[in-house]
Amino acid sequence: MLGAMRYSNCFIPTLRDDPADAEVISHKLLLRAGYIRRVTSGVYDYLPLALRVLRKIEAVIREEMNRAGAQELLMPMVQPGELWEKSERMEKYGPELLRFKDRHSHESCLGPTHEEVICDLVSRELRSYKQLPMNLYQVQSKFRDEIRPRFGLMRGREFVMKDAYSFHADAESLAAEYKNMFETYTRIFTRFGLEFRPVEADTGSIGGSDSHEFHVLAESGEDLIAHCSVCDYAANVEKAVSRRACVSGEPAALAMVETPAVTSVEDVADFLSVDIGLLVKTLVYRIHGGEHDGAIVAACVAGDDQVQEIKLAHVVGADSVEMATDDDIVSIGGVTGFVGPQQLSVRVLVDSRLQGATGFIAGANRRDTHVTGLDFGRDVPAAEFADLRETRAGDRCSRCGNEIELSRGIEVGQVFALGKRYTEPMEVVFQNQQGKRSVATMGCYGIGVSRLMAAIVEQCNDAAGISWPLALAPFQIGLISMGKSNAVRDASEAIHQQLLDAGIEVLWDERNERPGVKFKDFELIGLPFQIVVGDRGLKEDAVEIGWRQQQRRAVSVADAVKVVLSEFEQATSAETTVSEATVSEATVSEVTN
RNA sequence: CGGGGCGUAGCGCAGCCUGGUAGCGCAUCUGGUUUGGGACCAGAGGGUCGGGUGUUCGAAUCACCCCGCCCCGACCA
Repeated sequence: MLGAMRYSNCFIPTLRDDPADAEVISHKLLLRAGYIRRVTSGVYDYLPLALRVLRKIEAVIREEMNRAGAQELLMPMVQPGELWEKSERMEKYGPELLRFKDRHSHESCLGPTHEEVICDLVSRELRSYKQLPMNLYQVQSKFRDEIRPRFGLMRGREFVMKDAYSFHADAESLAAEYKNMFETYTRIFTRFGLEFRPVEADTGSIGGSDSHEFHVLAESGEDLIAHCSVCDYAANVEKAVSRRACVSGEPAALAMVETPAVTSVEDVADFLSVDIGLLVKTLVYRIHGGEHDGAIVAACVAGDDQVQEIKLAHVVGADSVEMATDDDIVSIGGVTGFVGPQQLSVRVLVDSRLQGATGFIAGANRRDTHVTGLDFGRDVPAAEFADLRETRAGDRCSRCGNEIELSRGIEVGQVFALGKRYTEPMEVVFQNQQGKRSVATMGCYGIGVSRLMAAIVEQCNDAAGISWPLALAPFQIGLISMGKSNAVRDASEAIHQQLLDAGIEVLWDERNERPGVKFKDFELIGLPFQIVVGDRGLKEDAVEIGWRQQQRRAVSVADAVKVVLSEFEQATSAETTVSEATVSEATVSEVTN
């Protein structure tokens, strides 16, 4: 009975209209085509069609992870608070970690990720370097209490993730596994036929040293990625480094200028009739976490740039930064609306693009006043220069000097070289070759499985609905019976059986519906191939076959299944050839740089 | 957390401004006619109008509170 399904017995609640509360295409289509239903904010039911696709995605991931030498296990969703205390993340992780007490008042949480649990497990069993390296992974539900779940499966609170954790005796071994996982991910996303890009990434709350994200390119993506138009450089804008020449002002003496009620850089530039790039934006932040938790700092960038807060946080050794309040600004000697870098009683970080800049305009820290002729070297001797600005389109690549472009991406995977961030506090130790106690070094590697399903829909759809790749479709074939004649029923039944015997997944639409309804439904749910059985064709002893949204052609009833199988074979072998070639090419160029 | 929008039948919506006891399309059910691209006719079922409090003779409609959903923002002084 493999794949045997009659439409009239299937739970496929399709909708004629787009649901009003869905915004992005994948959310709309997955709802309309009967794949998902919302249970509560950011939490969804996966209906039978969705589960079939999810299982196929997982199968590819498992296959590639296993091939890469990782072993699957399964860890719990509920985790004890002590582990998070031990890793020092109980406080740090913040409100995204859903905490609760069980009936014995035991502090617990729902796992947003599993570094703690896996480290706890491995620390208990690891004794010798001979057990290393090892890579353990699972496919499991995660819960993160997101500020704003949105876009359906794209940013849910509960979601399916493949997470892998590797343990090593030394940094070289970790580097090798990192590369191995990078290649594995490239292979996986290539097999899905996705247009994607690996990019350098910030390590975020997970911590560690080195990280790449894998982004599926899509307009609806929540991330911005910067990439060079010529070389391989690509990075999340949270991390991207690029160059742009600084607009240069004439060196001049420092002077005050009246700017009554003119505060924003745009307005000041207009008011003074100067290029916005000649202004200095001074932003005041309060920093959170790290050595200077709670301190206030000022950050300056050119008027046409934006402060990249994640970069700023790194520069000041904080976990995050937050815009200061008006009171904070006053307390450090600033005047809201007219803050400038001079005479502030806090650290002043200045974007390196402004190093050596002269003739700039900045707030004067005095009401309705700006200064002109600012020269950082001369007038702000305490300034500390660092890369603080966010890369924008048209910047120059810091590697090759060519133009930087920006794209939107959906982050579907990330690999981290964690080092000893977790193994140290969690005491994952072993005896090394010299018989000495040694702390293991660690990597972790995630793929958002449910998000990946949404990302695939974002790339694989048209006006009629979803257009699944053959390898991921919930059923490969939609078998449509037209009319109620015995001839149609018998021929359909026979073909249905032959397909099942051949191991093909087929959804047989034997409903008493008009043809238009059936075609629309199949196109909406996205089955890649159709076989149409009708009286018209049977008169000539023929049925029609064809790929979704393409012209169908007539083939004899007797040959139908054979012809379909050979079409599938061709399609599959074409895909594989492409994927092998692309994998090796992408791998070499990306990891080595 | 801030701003905006929304909440009326399974889905999409109207009605609300100007208070008088709920309607349209699709879907569903019954009967009939249809059957190669979301059929037609006739009939039927289905709604505590998100919840509460208040105003009023009377509330989907007005007021207040709460809940939920969606979008934007949570930064550019």
